[in-house]
Amino acid sequence: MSGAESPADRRAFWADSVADEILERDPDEPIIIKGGVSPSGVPHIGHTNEIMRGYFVAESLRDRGYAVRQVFTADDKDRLRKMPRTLASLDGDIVGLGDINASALGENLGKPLTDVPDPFGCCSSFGAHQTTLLERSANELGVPIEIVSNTELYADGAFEPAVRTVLEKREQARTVLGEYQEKVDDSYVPFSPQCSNCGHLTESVTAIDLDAGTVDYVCESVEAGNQAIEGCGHEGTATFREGKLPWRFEWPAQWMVLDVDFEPFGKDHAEGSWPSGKEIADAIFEIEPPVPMVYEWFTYNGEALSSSSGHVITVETVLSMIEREVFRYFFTKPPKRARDFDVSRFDQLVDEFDRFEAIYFDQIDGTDRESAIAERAYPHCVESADADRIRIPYTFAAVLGMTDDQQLRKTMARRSGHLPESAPDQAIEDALSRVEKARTWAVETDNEYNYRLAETLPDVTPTDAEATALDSLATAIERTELDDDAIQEQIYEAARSNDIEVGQLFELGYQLFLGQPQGPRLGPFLGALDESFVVSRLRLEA
RNA sequence: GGGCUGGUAGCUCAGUUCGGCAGAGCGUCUGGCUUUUAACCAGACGGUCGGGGGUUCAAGUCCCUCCCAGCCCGCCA
Repeated sequence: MSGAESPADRRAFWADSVADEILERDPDEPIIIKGGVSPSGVPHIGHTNEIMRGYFVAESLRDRGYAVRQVFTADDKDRLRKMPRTLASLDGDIVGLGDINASALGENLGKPLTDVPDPFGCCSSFGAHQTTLLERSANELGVPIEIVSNTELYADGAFEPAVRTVLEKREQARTVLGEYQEKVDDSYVPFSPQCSNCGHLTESVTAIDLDAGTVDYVCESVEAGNQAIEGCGHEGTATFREGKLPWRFEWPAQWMVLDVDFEPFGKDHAEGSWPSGKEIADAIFEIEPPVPMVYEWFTYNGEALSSSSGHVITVETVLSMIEREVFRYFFTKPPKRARDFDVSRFDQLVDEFDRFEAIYFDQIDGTDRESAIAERAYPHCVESADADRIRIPYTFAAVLGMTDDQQLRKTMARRSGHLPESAPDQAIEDALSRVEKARTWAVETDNEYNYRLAETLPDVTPTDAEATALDSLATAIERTELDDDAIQEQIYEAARSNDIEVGQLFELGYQLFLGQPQGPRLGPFLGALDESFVVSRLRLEA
């Protein structure tokens, strides 16, 4: 450790600074780090912020020997208030309303998500379906979070003291919230009972009985967004477990019940929920609010993520194109910067990660700052730090995807110098696992790396001189055992002796084998292919 | 309309806490490797730090103002 302990010093890795801030409060163990979302739309990579930001802070604390629990609230008691336009099946497929039992949703607007049937028919409720998706995302990221269902916190009584407190102090609650929300008036009651007849969350409380622990209500229509959700008119009585706190109170109630020490949240909360939540925690619940951290949202391919418009990408889709450690690396970047998650530039992201990794292992030199960040953040991106790991450059991995022949991929990688001869089988297999992802990326984005080994003879019409050059190359390859450099040399030789521009012959070669004017270094490429195939292709025979 | 966050090289971003030489990687260009080809080496180019004003010996950093993007100030989270 090099004198970086002074409080005035800023930590290189943001998560360490946040961890410092948490520790200044001398928290009880286990330290609780929370995230949470309302599981109503397609879970997408925006939600991944909630998981990964907390994760890196948790790991920073664990590094220092503290016990940490990372919990994640599924705010599944929330009312379903409008029809989502897109949903995701448990397989991760994004579907429209036409592909599912949409009426399961449409007929149940106004009910808590956990009381809405699953339109896919696979889970116990729509809320459960959505929460399952979140859980899968976290599993795919390899982040151990404990998902807590809000519905269950109400049902098992955990929230009961919070509800009681808020109702006891409802005068004060109105005053506090009224500073932040204009709509709060004398009739405002900070609790929405659930109608025992129709299951809707209502807002018309007619009486509160703190001794009995109940409220009376009339199930009236409720404004939700632009539309009104019809009430059934039922008059009934609900316990403190049979209903829901408004979000502005529910959030601080979660802090109290779960004893939260730290919570990251998006900038949408920064101006509304956080200031009011902080004050509610202090004045109503009389607890210390968690250490906050606002993160800037990122865009996806240059536009805001939006479940409703379908502009989303799931964790699963991301991980079909890049490795988990690369995706995790993305979240090691400072949280407050606006940044774009640009799929078309995954090659750049992966290259950046490879550099980050190489800096960690002192295989290349980075700036002092880069080294300091890699030192702290890299171990939390990978399963285990392995200096012998081999990384095939991402774009070259995409190039290897031109063939589905595993053996050929390996040969090409080896002959191009990306796989050391001495590498153990497991290391080779790990390195080649990138090929499938890079291939998926190339196909998905249909970019310059998306090409296939031409199975049949492409439509090329070489001049006589070019045909002669190709033939002489074929002959040279056929006659003697040529290594890669020798083949490369032969291409130049064939061009020179037939008076052809070198570049022209290279282009012809790429056209012949790839149907494109460019490709990987041609000598090692041809050397890796089956010799008789290469020879007959060069002679335009197959 | 009021408030908050973000805006740094062609691209992706560090650097802003607490003022002290404008930075990295990639890309581009040039040169080298007997040889343009998803390889390598060396070097160069690249900037109104969103614009303008102010404070200061000194401003990407602090203050004021304006522009752009997103968000909050209704509901919901």
